[in-house]
Amino acid sequence: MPKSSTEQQSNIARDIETLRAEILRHEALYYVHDAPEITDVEYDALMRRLCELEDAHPELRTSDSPTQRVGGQPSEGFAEVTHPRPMLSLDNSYNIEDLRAFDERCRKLSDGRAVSYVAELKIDGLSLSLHYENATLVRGLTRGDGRRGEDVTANVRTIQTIPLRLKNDKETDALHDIEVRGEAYLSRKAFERLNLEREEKDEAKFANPRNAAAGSVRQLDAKVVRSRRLAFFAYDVLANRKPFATHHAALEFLEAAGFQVNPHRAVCANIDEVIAFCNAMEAERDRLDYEIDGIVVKVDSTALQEEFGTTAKAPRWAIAYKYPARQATTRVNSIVVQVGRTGALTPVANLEPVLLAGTIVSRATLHNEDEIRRLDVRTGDYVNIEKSGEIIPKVLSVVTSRRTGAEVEFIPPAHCPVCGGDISRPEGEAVSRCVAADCAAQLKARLLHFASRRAMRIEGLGEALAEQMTTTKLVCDVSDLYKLTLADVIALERKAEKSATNLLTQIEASKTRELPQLVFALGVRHVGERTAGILARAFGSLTRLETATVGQLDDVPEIGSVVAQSVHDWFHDAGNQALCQRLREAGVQTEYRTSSTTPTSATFAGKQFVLTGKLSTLTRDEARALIEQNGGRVASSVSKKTDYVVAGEDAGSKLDKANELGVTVIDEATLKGELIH
DNA sequence: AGGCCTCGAGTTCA
DNA sequence: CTCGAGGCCT
Repeated sequence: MPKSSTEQQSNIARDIETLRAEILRHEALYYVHDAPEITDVEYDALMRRLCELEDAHPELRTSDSPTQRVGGQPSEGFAEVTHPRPMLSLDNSYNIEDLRAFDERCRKLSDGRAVSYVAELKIDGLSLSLHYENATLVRGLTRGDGRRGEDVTANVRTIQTIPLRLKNDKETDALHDIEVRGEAYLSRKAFERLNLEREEKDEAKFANPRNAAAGSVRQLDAKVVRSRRLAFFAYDVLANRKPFATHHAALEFLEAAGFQVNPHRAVCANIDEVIAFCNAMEAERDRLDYEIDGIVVKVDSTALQEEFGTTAKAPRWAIAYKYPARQATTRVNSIVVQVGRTGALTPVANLEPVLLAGTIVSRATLHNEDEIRRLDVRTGDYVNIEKSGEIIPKVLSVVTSRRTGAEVEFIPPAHCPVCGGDISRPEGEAVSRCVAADCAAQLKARLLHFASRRAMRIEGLGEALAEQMTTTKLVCDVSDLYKLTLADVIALERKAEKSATNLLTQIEASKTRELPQLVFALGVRHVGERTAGILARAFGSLTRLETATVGQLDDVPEIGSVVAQSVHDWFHDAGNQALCQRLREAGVQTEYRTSSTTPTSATFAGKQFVLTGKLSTLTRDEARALIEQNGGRVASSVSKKTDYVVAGEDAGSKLDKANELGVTVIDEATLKGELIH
């Protein structure tokens, strides 16, 4: 039944009222409490929606609607002051091409004259404008909307790194009316301490240092501001006449005046030097004690700056090069439980897709039940996520202030979510495991592990195929792979004769893998690549491993009681014994042969290597083989025992560790060079 | 028993 | 890459 028009009308009226209330609430949160719950973009969207509704239904528009007001209401207690010179924003660039385009424009504007630049860090804080008269600080303003800002002088005075009186006042005598611009920020340390304190007091934590800094500057109580330990980097000085020929001279003036000017800056003769600086600082980024979101590039010559002028929004002589965001906030759409190859149950958050450091992230592991409890993350929550190690997304915290009450707590499953089997969590262990022997999820994961590159190396057997093989019961344990016929494989989805034949060839080829790879492929708990090698060498064949006693296993160096028991138990399971028998019958190589990793030279005898970063001429496996062939050993992490760290492009924390411990760092060329001598 | 030093296991996206 | 835990040395 169609709704009557009056009914529709009243629905719209209700929508409009809800929207207005919502917008007013967010304005209060933003302006009065300094604790916004939504982003500016989300706020704008709400406002736009309201405008649309009011435009469509002018009769419902009221004079007190938020749309009828220009700007928000100012926070009580701070006077609004018009900036003597508007604080413009900067044009943004997100890639190298944008930077080159900026350079092109600058050189065109300067009629082909050479343009040099100053590159500085873009500190992630909030911009302030400080007014000095007779070398004395008289006023501090926030940026506000760029035209008008809030007078936060009392708070600015509490910032230790802002001089109340300029040191080089002799020089400044000639320059009355000096305006210094810069960024107030919180160091990571100060931010962490602040959040710790807030947590103890049961107050909502700040999501990041920038919000904390912004909130602090706009605190009404200057005593509180002082306790927050804000800091300030100056980046520009303005006066009625241009006293400096170059921007870098202006920065030096600021330093002499007693300001902190960020030391990471460079005068660049051309755009290539700017790009090199951007790249160098991106690598340095995590080691800084404050957050930066990019690099600011300015034309150095103040004469050229004046010539270029500004657009309504931003100067034409500067640009911000923004690094991809490494933290983001998004919603947890659901929490699901994955079953791994060992039966480990891992909760994973399905996230509202969000762009983070160049990739779209839609999932993040929550590790285990304890982690979920620690974070108190619930379905529907907004969470802060970060990419640790540039790759793997991690949930940092829940934005508790955005809770609506509709969030659903995660209930740990009582049974395996895939097979419905029993689960157990032994005392003292962090993860629960599905104990069913025939769990489809486990079988699929075991199959993938068996086929993986470091194990039996069956190329072409990926996720999708493993899924199909297990759900169709075509493969019930890994030995079934060797019974597959061409007809079986063709019957699978998206498998024509050609690719089916390829797969069978791969499976056939896997029969001749070495014993260490086979032992690793079996997926025995606690037996990884290295331990598999030790076991294969010590026992010499699959059969002898099967009949080994716990004592015999324990006697092997580097095999302790936990591993010995685990190996013994695995090989004494009737199903696993039958599996080994079937593998042998299928013709899989189960004897230990002279290892291909037996060294043929002793150049690196007794030397331990660690590989890090992207190697250019060798793959990691090749580098490992090269080192092992020459009697060296490759370890996974850097320690005092490490002799050499082979560092490639974009080396990360391992390189830092090496420098810290004074370990010799070499590159690929040196590694290969050593072999010639 | 305590403290390294390793290894194992799980993890994301293109 | 990171965390947790096994193995070995002191």
